[in-house]
Amino acid sequence: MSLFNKMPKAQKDRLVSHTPLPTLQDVADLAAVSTATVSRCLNNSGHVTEKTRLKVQQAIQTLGYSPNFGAQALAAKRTNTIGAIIPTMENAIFARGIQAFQETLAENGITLIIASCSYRPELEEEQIRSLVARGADALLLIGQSRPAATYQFLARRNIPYVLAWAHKKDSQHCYIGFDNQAAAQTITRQVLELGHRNLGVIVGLTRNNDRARDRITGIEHAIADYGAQTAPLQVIEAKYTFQEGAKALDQLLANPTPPTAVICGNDVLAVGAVKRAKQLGLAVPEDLSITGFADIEVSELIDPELTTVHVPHREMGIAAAKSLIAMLKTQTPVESHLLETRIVNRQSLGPAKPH
Amino acid sequence: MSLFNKMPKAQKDRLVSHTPLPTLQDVADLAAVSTATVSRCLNNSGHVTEKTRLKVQQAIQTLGYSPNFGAQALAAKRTNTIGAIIPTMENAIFARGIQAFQETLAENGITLIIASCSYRPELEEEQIRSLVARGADALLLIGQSRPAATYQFLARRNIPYVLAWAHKKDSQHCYIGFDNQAAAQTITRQVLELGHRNLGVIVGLTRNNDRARDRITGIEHAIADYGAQTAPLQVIEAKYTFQEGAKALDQLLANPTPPTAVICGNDVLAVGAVKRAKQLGLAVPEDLSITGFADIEVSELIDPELTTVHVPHREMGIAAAKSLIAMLKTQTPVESHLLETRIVNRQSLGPAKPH
DNA sequence: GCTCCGTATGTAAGCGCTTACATTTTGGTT
DNA sequence: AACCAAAATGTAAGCGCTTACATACGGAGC
Repeated sequence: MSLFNKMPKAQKDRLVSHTPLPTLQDVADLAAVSTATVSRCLNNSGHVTEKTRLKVQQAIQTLGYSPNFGAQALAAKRTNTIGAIIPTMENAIFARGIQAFQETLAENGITLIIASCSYRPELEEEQIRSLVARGADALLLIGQSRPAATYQFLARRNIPYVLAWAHKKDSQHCYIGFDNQAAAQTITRQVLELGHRNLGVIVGLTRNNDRARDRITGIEHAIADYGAQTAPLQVIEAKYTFQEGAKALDQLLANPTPPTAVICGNDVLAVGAVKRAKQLGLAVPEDLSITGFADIEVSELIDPELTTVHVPHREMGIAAAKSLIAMLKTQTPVESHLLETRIVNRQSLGPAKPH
Repeated sequence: MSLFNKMPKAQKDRLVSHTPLPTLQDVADLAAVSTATVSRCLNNSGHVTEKTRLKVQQAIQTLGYSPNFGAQALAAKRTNTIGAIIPTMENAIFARGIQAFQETLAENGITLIIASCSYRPELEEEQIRSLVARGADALLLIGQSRPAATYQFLARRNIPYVLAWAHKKDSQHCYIGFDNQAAAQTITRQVLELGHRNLGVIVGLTRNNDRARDRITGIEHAIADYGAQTAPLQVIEAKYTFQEGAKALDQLLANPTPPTAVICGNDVLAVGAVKRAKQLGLAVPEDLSITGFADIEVSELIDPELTTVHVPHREMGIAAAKSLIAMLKTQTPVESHLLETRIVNRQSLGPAKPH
């Protein structure tokens, strides 16, 4: 230990060129109270007289003090940070929900850290560990399908989490989302009722996406329930981009008996398909009906506007934030939360042509 | 201090129900080395034999150790976290650039925290303070216009930052971006060369947006330079949504001598305007030309596809990340970095109708 | 005036790391 | 075998907070 390091802080400060940041101790000194009292003011943990609080407030002001994050985290064993891992930031599917999630957290003094995993489960695993290592007190995850080891890791570390954008009854996990299967089933029934008997499906890569799988199941159930004779269901999987949606439509139309209606698992794919259909000279919905899922902004941009499943993005984000905050506060699990979807009838779905 | 707190950690552990996380000390004990050595392994700060490193590695594995974020931050005085404050996450303008920014940071072991300020300067100020309090080692900011006090705050705290999505010569700040004015000037010249003599402009709210202002200046310069007699420039400001772009077009067309070409400060506005023009029965570009700015994904979605200014989103994000990392490493300022834009000729810009 | 008791404040022990400096080990030289 | 510099490792002092517990204080009840 050098002489320098043995000096009292104040003396050191005089030797160092740039002004160091004020510490809790400095505030305490100036206000002529103990550090404990200052800390109590900062965290409004009560038991402080109004008079004292004012003195401290004053000292904080004049020094321009702000707490050291690391020290606070270390001592309090929490960071007031919540992490979210979403499959992608590149398209708008999650944007509105996450925005609302963040706003709600911010209102409660919590910072959000977002990571994206590009629909790759091993990357998600890594991101989860990384966010936890970065001090995330809790996590928002999308959907449910991930290795048991991941859930064990979270349990071991005692990290609360919610699974959003999906819902499962009687699960041990806390879901904040909607029923993908039921929603897909409903819109499919509507398509069938309009007379379509040959359906195509364009859906995201199902490999690591339980929501996409649920939607296909919903479509299949709707067809089975409806009872009418239908052509075999044609399903194409595609990555979530406009271009891939367009390509998938090409594949569907290459079939000798092409579908008269295409149900898409996602608005991005649907919008790509609509654009492609028009390029091919097909009128939507007269020649071909197309539906989406999510109701993001582009669905109203395209011409014809998309008939789609509306998802309560903001509500979901807000509910997820509230649940996580509650879990953090009470240290106990919280109930799942099922949100309603509804169909938005716009222009891209019409009756089947009589033949 | 209670008896409990006086106990050695190992003894305490036996009394506590849930297993506590292993610490550096635990790793050191298991590997039979000192904590300093373990720390050196973790931070590959050299001076460790391969043999020792292996022992430590092993111990970390078996314990499932991962460093405590707060402690690390406190002791090392850095968090390996960089903050970015962008005007909005709700549309795609910043998405691609930020994505690349994040990827580059991640490759360097740095976590990104994003906040958005909805184009509100007082909120940006608050977010800057919040991110710094949250331990951000450096910041990415968009554009330049903000109070001097903010820059002073960053200087006092010794926080490196870059200003992205803009560029200014001979500035004290580090810019990583492109020349908004020059780009707007170039596309405007092209519009003029196609014979348009009555131009309209739809641009974002300029109040707190220097990029939007620069683009208007570029347009004005192009007109002045071109020399030909033109109708007075009509400028409408609008928030960055499709709907607002559409409304702005209505305003422009309400003029007794409506423009034959509309230059938009942003693809989102442009796309909204294109959609509206079609609704009104105007052929684009035959009856009305429309150009965008940014070249985001929707510009290829809309029909006709948008002629727009391509911005090197990913390059910009990558360059910003590299600059910040360099500043953090060397503790010295870094040169600004000017990126090139180019015009993407698609379908929405055509020659002026002869009258 | 004295005792009690509830509330406000102070004291000081960590929290789990990093790192300056001290000490030991290593291996090449003489 | 003795010596020495260089490399590896160890020691321990903080980093700036929070919080359990100790203490001081002040008013009510007697």
